[in-house]
Amino acid sequence: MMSGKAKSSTNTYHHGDLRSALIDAAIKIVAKKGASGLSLRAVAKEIDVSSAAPYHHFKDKQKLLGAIVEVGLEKFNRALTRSVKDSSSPDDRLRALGVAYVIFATENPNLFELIQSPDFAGDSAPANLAKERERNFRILFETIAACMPNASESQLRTGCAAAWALVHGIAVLAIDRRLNAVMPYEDLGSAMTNLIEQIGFTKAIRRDI
Amino acid sequence: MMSGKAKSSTNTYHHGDLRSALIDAAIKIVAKKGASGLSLRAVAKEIDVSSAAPYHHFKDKQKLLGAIVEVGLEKFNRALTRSVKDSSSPDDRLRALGVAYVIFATENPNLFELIQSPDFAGDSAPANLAKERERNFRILFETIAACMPNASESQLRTGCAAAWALVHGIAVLAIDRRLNAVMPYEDLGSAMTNLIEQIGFTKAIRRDI
DNA sequence: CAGGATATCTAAGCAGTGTCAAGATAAAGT
DNA sequence: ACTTTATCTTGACACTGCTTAGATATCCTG
Repeated sequence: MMSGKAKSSTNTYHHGDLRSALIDAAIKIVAKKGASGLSLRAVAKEIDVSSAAPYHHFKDKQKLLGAIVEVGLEKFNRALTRSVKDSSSPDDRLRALGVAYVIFATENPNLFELIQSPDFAGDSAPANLAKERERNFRILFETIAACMPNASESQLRTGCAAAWALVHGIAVLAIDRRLNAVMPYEDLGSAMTNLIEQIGFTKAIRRDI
Repeated sequence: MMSGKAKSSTNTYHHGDLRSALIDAAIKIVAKKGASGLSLRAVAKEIDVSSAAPYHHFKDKQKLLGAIVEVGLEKFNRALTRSVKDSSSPDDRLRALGVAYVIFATENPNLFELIQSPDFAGDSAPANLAKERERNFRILFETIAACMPNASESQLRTGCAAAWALVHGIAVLAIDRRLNAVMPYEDLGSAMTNLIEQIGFTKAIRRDI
């Protein structure tokens, strides 16, 4: 038989590097049709392998999704890390971090929703993902800590929770254009600045210390 | 044949009040296993009708879910309306509204997630749901308006967006115990008070007017 | 009260899904 | 060269949403 597929990069065996190929194809499908629109058979067909082939690399459909979440979290992490690099003042960094969070969500809506789905973000999430998530939280924690130099650990945690909840809420609502319906805007970045100004976020945090 | 099912209330035809029975059974399944764990066939089996029966009352599985969202939104609406009844000051009302929002979400996690899912909350959502959602928004808008008596329409809208995003973010994160992981708490209500205090929400809003 | 129109339900089946067991094929190791 | 192992295919099972054709009860009109 021998399918005439072009081998993507380093060819080690039978059909090519199936595991990575599956992840790549699945990521594309998720980006286009969302996690609920992904079927293992479609992924397999895309790469021109049998429907059962994926099961030699992933125990489950859930495991494949988990792999997508993993690379998604890395991408997310890079975006957040990049965002705090160019700002000098702590407040600016916090703002930039929030904007980057929301921008990532709106630019990768399906990926973001998968990453945040209960199966991978809840307390029953796989351990390797928890580690990646911890890295993301560190960025926020340190940024907040710089904004509140005299705060206690518990105050910092509360600050993180508040900042995270606000930004996460904006992200979730912005993805489905529900925020826009309430508060019409053209540029999401400036809209967020408005929101943050209105809520007096950084000022409010500092005032309570 | 004639199944010996007990007729729930007002029996008008063949098998009982199938439409309501379907919705009721579906609501229970969604509450237990989430929207993704619901199958029309399971619903049909629960009520002891054939697998095709639901299609005479709902064109789609999506339509059944839409009906669930409708009663869910009404329930949500009642909870929110109730919450603002017992507070006198505008700030207290806003706080109570936020707490009620989050409490509803954590007490009905699967229903809340269904209600907020893009299919029913996005811009492609059915019109009847939009109406119910408008009612919910009115409650927030009037509460915010009472907090910001001198604000312009656009300022009020921004205030709504900020309050909504914060509370929605808390709700979404609290459902999966992700907030608790960052900021451990026992009572969600007092935790929210902490958060709102920290962020200086109502104060910040008023200050900007 | 008959008898046709209508609403409601069932039976059977199609296409698609996740998943598994058994076998085929190729690569790696001895 | 021969065995072991990794990789992939075939074929199947149970389940899903949904459709078409027909059965059955209710309603409405004459």
